Formats: sequence, C-alpha cells, structure tokens
Amino acid sequence: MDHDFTVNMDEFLPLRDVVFNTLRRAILTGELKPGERLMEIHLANRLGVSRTPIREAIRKLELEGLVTMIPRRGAEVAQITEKSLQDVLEVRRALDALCAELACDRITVEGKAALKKACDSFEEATKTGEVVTIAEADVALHDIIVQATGNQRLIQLINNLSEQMYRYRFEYIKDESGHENLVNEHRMIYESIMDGDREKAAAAARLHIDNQEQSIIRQIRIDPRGKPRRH
Amino acid sequence: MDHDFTVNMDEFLPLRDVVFNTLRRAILTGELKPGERLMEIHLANRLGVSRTPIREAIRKLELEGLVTMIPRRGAEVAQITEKSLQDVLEVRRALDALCAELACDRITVEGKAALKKACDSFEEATKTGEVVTIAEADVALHDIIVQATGNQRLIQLINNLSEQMYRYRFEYIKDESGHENLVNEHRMIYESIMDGDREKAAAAARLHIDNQEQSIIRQIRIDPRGKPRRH
DNA sequence: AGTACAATTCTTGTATACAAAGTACACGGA
DNA sequence: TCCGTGTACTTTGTATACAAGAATTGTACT
Repeated sequence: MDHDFTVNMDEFLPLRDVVFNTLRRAILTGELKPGERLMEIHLANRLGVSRTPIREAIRKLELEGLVTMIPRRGAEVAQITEKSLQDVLEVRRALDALCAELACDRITVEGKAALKKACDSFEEATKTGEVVTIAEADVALHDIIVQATGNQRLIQLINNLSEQMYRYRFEYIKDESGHENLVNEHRMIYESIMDGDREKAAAAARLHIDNQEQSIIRQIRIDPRGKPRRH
Repeated sequence: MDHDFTVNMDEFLPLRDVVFNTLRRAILTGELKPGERLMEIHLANRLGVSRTPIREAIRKLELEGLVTMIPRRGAEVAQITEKSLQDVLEVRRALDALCAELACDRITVEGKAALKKACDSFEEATKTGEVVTIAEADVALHDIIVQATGNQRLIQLINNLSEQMYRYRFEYIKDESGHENLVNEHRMIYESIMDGDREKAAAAARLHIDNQEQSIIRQIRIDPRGKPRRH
C-alpha cells in the first residue's frame, strides 16, 4: 500500500516546494484520488518532513484549486466534475485562441524554426504510436506557441489550466483514429502562424480545443474519476 | 485595544485567511508598496499573531503573484511594471470578451433585469461625479455580466485579474471627459447582450478594455508606482 | 585610508509542543 | 432496540523553539 512517495533529495528547493510538487504530481497523475483526505501527520511521516512544509504546500494547492479545505476537518483532493472540466476548457479555448493570435504577431525567426521542428516531430511521434512520446511532442509544440506570446501572465494561466486536465491528456491520444486529425490541426495552426494570419490561427486553435473537449468529455462519461466523499 | 491594523475578531475565518485578506488588501491599495519587504516577525507583531499564519498567507500571495519570494531573504511586494500591467490587460481583454459572449447565451431574465438596472445606476452615478460611487457602479455592472456566464473558473480568474488593477481603477474614472464614453460603452455591451449578439458584445467588451488600458497606461507613465528594490 | 576578513545579528526554514474543536464510539436509560 | 449523552481520540489551528544561512558592520592589517 506504500507508494513510492519519498521526496527527491536531488532538489535543492525549500521543502515546501518539494512537497508541493510531489503532492501536485500525485494528484494530477491520479495517485491521490478525488475525495481522498490529505492528513498532515500522515503525509509528514510519509515524506519524512514536519507538518510545517506540508501545510504550506497545501495552502498553495488550495489556491490552485487542486484541494478543497473543509473547516476543522482538513484538506481533501478536489472533485473533478464534468462541469468543472467544461469550465476549464471554455476558458482554455479563449486563451489558446489568444495565444495563437499573439504568436502570429510576435513569434521570432528562431521561434518559427522551433515551431516547424516541433510540428514535424509531432508528426513523427504519431507514427511511432507511443502514447507518451506523442503526448510529449504535443506539449512541446504547444509550449512553443505559448512562449512565443511573451506574455508571462498568459503563460502562467495556460500552464495552470492545462495541468487541470493532465489526468486526461492521454485519452484523446489513445484513439489512433484521431491522430490524422491532430496532425492536421497542428499543421493548420502552424501554417496560420507562419502566415501571420491571426483569424485563421485563432480559429484553428479553437477547433483544436473543441476536438480535445469531445474526446475528454466522452471519456469522462465512460470512466468518471471522481469518488464519492467519505463521511 | 482595537488598533486600525489588528485582526478583526468578528471574522470566524482561520487566522491565515484573515492575514491573507489583510495583506492582499494592503498590497492592492498601495499601503504596502512594491519592493517593500514582508518580514514575518514584524507582520506577526503588527497583526498580533504568530509567524505560522503569516507564512501560510504569504504562500498564497506568492501563488497569486502579489509577492515574490527571494530565497533565504523572504517575501517582498511584487513590482508592477508597465509590461506586467499590459500582460494582465491583454488576458483580460480576451476573457472579458468571452464573458460577454457567454452572457449573451446564458443570461437569465432576472439577470437581464439586474443588468438593465445596473446600467441605469451607472449612468446615474456618473452624474453625481463621485468617483467612489462610479467605481462601485462599474464593478456591480461588470459583476452581473461575469456571474451570468455561470463559469466558476472564469469568474475566479476575472476577479483575480481585476484585482491586479485595483490600484488604478480610479484613474480612468477621474477623467470626467471620459464619462460619456464609459456610459456609451456600457450601453453598447448592455444592448448587445440583450439582443444576444455575441459578436457585437465581444467587440464592445474589447473596446471597453482598450479604453481603460489607454487611461491606465497614460497614468502609469505620469506616476510610476513601482519603487526600486533595496539591496 | 582602504580593503579584507571575521563576528554578530537578523531572518528565514524547519520541527515540535500545546490547545481547541469536532467526531466517533460506547455505555446507559427508556 | 433505539436514542441520547458523555468521554476519549483524532485532527487541525496556533505558537514557539532551534538551526542554518546571509547580510552588515566593525576591526585589524596593509
């Protein structure tokens, strides 16, 4: 029952940040399930630290929306509902479109080169059929576009929203039949940015999210991850 | 013993949340200036609590971007640069437009009634010339639109982004010559939402932010609030 | 007089101790 | 058997103690 939960001593970060990253990762990968309680002493023993860094990490997770606090009862992993996912995707659609538009105006020549390379890499990755490889190529591609905006606040928000769906990012990749679509969508975004066509880029980005939404919502209806809360 | 800075014991929130709200308010109102150090013991003495709730509050402020952490040195109030403000406004433009679009589709009849009332109230407020009254009417009006989206994540994000500009919200109201514009912009958003015209509503919302941006950027160039960091 | 080094002090990072509150369980009575 | 009350335990909330690192200041030497 003891997961490999120990802290990584390679990190020279404050313990609170190590704990924060560890817990966040555990939540996003589903190791800690929605509704599961986060009890400070247990976590402290398990991670080999005191309660203080645990508490500080939980405060940050609370503000990120990954855990919910219940007064005098403590923290538990936040439930994921279909509504909350749709809310996130609705915002992401707007922000991804904004990213695409801004990237059109602001991408550098180096950025364009990197984008081309990432786009090709993604196409290569789909041929391997390796889900993890494809997912990484996908993230890399999007990251270039997001970074190209040069808007730090936007970058931070997009990253946070993306994380909310980390648990589902494999779902829309597993379906092999969608690969061709994914490649085409990426290529469309890529070409629009190269042409500097804001409208087309934004539209392509929205379409891309729409298709992801389809896959994710379909999946969540088949396999709801949320667990009923214990009382 | 009730000094102006002591915690309000009426609140039944955990101390960390009281401290969090107190510090956030102090930062947003400019009581704590950019670059100013937040030293735990001093704050603890000032607020009459121990370091623990102070630290937990700082963790949350850190994630909100209102303070920046310097390793082994502590927290200081985040600098506000023209760039960071423009970044925020760029995101807000997209999200406010999204709000307007969603409000078109989802606003209820009660919402429409409230919107009409708020719109009229705002026009009334401009006639009084009271800056605070106008600002409150402005916030109320926008809040109705934001709430009408029914998207909790969006509501949370917009509120957070709005707060970042709390310090400047009076600036674009002080200028009396802009009042007529403000009323017209609000009326345009209002009418678009009533008609359910998404495109027009989004465009009006963007224009509204653009004009605010003009005022704020103009102001910040006259009176930069950021202070150089001490070394 | 200027520079370098050392010591002191200040501040954070971490751990632990203590208090308060809520919950669960058991026991007793109806 | 069921309900209510009381007690004990669990868990959070808060405070404080202790250690380690960084900065500043003072002093000594060149």
